[in-house]
Amino acid sequence: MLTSTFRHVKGVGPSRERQLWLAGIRTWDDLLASAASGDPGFLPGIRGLSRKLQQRLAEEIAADRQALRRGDLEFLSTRLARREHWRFYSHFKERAVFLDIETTGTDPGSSRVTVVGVHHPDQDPMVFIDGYNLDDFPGYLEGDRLLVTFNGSSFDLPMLTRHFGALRLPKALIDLRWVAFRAGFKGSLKQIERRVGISRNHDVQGMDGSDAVMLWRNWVVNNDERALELLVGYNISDTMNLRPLLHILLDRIHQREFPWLEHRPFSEDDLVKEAFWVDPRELINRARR
DNA sequence: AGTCTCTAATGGAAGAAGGA
DNA sequence: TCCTTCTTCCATTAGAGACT
Repeated sequence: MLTSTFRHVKGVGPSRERQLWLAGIRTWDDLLASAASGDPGFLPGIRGLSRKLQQRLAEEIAADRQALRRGDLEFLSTRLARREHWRFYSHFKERAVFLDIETTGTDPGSSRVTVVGVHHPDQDPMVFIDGYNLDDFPGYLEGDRLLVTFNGSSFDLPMLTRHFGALRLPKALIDLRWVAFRAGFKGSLKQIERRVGISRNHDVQGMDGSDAVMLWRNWVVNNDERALELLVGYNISDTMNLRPLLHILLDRIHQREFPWLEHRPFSEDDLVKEAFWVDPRELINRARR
């Protein structure tokens, strides 16, 4: 899906991209193979594609192709608009970090970050808890990561930036709210989870963000350990459900927009819908160490 | 309840192709 | 070379809605 897009090149919009596809130029490699002929007008018959633009198209796509080969996600992030960053996922799965935060409210002026949940598919999920290890969180994001959130561009990331001051966030960001929108789903994370059939552990079923605020208060004021456990369980459910949701959404977009790409991007294993669950007590113990 | 980013719609300017 | 048409870009505006 990443190597099938050309719209990030200035001068190529929806119409010219479609014409490229129809002319058999469906991937970056197709384009580079045509350009390799050396003919400056290697793409005849496409309206609005001057020789000058063809030349630039070949140059820019060649640079993108090289960046992809050497795994330069940061470079590619600057090339594609943020709403297109979901295209990175199938190439950079192993660098994906799923993230969700809890706070004391939604007003960034007065709210504080209380819990940050992260899930890197190759590692155990982790939580960073205010009062224990929250200050260690920025270190977790080191490296050229692909960050995945739900509504993170409006909420989680501005909140984290405010909390940590100079936080170096990954340039590559997938916001599932807008991926869902593209896949035909509007609504909150929980609503969309329900509609696509992703389940939740019964302990945290029916909870929402305002519960998270109350649980944190209960923990801080009354030292209620069970409240903290529930809060962490809720947070990690949100965090870990992002991965199957992303897979389902991308599969849907794939079917909608790229039916001519023969292979589907995800196997049946990637599309499982049952709830992931980690014992929150384990996560809390790790945060306390 | 505030913040943020997105979509969608709009209009003017510019680049390019193609016909006359 | 001129004119028309198509496509894209860019800036602006408005409005929606999801996060805790």
